Amino acid sequence: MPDATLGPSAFIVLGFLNHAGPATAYDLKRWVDDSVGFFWSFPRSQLYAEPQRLVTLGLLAETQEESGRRRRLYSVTDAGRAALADWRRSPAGMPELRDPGLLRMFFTPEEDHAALRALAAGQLRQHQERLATYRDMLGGEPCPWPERPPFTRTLRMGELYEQACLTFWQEVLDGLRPE
Amino acid sequence: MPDATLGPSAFIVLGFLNHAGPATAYDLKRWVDDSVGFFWSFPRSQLYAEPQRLVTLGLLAETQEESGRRRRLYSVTDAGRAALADWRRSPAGMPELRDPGLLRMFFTPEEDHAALRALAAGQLRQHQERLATYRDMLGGEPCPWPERPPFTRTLRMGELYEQACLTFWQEVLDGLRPE
DNA sequence: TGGGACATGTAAGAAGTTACATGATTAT
DNA sequence: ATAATCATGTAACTTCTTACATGTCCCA
Repeated sequence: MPDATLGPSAFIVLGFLNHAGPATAYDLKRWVDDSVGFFWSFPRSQLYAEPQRLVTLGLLAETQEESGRRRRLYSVTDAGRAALADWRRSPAGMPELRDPGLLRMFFTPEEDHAALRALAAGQLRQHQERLATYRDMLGGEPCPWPERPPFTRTLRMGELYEQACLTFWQEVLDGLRPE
Repeated sequence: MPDATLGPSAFIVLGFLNHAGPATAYDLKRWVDDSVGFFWSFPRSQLYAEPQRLVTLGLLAETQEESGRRRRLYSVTDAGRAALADWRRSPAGMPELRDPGLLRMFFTPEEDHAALRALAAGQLRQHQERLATYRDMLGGEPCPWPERPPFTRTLRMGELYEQACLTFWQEVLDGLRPE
């Protein structure tokens, strides 16, 4: 039974290995860190735990080196590929904003203009940086995963999101000016 | 020691009680469900656990009814208000997109136009609904928390975000058309 | 040949998810 | 008066955060 208890982390592992072939947990980390990690983080402590779990579920196969570091190499089984395909066809839920800056603003009294100004200024700066990063990646040298065009697409969503954030915090700041 | 281990959930509890005065965990739930919950969910299982934790930290005071339901009423202590104020001044990190639809797209082969079309269409529909909800709340009757203008602000961010999502998924769909 | 960076892994505790369970209120 | 719903709470399990710990490689 392929079990319904597979979370997003499971599919990041499956998706990566399906794309990259046999690899170690650390390979996964490096790959995640500068691709999917920009919009969906993969916790360190799951790096080794999640592949193990998938092995027990029969979705991954594992071989361990005899010499040296005795690293564990994982690869996707047929069952794993099937689970991945099923997941891709399953309905996707809605994201949650979960913006720490927004949360602080929510609990800041409307009349505390100094606090709001500081918050908005800080958020503007960070979002500008992030947007610049995305644009470098979009415009710069051919990305490290030329065979992975969907990443360019997700970058586009990142760009749109950062623009929305800049618009928002700028509006907040502008609404404060007269004060 | 007020402990550095306070997460966002803690500040939602503190912020609510600081605003609303003594209240029960269930009051918290109702309030969260149609305000801050739109961009930062508060898990059911934390509803009763988190206030308890804050009591042991001295940030909340608790009184329990003698009769009937023996409900627990919480209120913020001076230490609690201080912790809240500190948090509001602390630097806010960046949000993570964490969009399940984006994640599926990332792991869908570029050439599988049928899958991409289905995904984009579904996401468009959901984001349209959400946007309509926000606009009702913005334009409709004066919101249930007239004393809480920041909520109108966070709604504005929600509106901008949903618009960005609609733009994005529409672009995805348009890029597929010729196929 | 030794110091830093890279690579690999574990563990404890916090937070989140899901399902269950039951006492009050309300409506019909 | 009784079914539905609201209100209140617990328990089991999964995931995440954070910190620690160590081994291996590179290169000056």
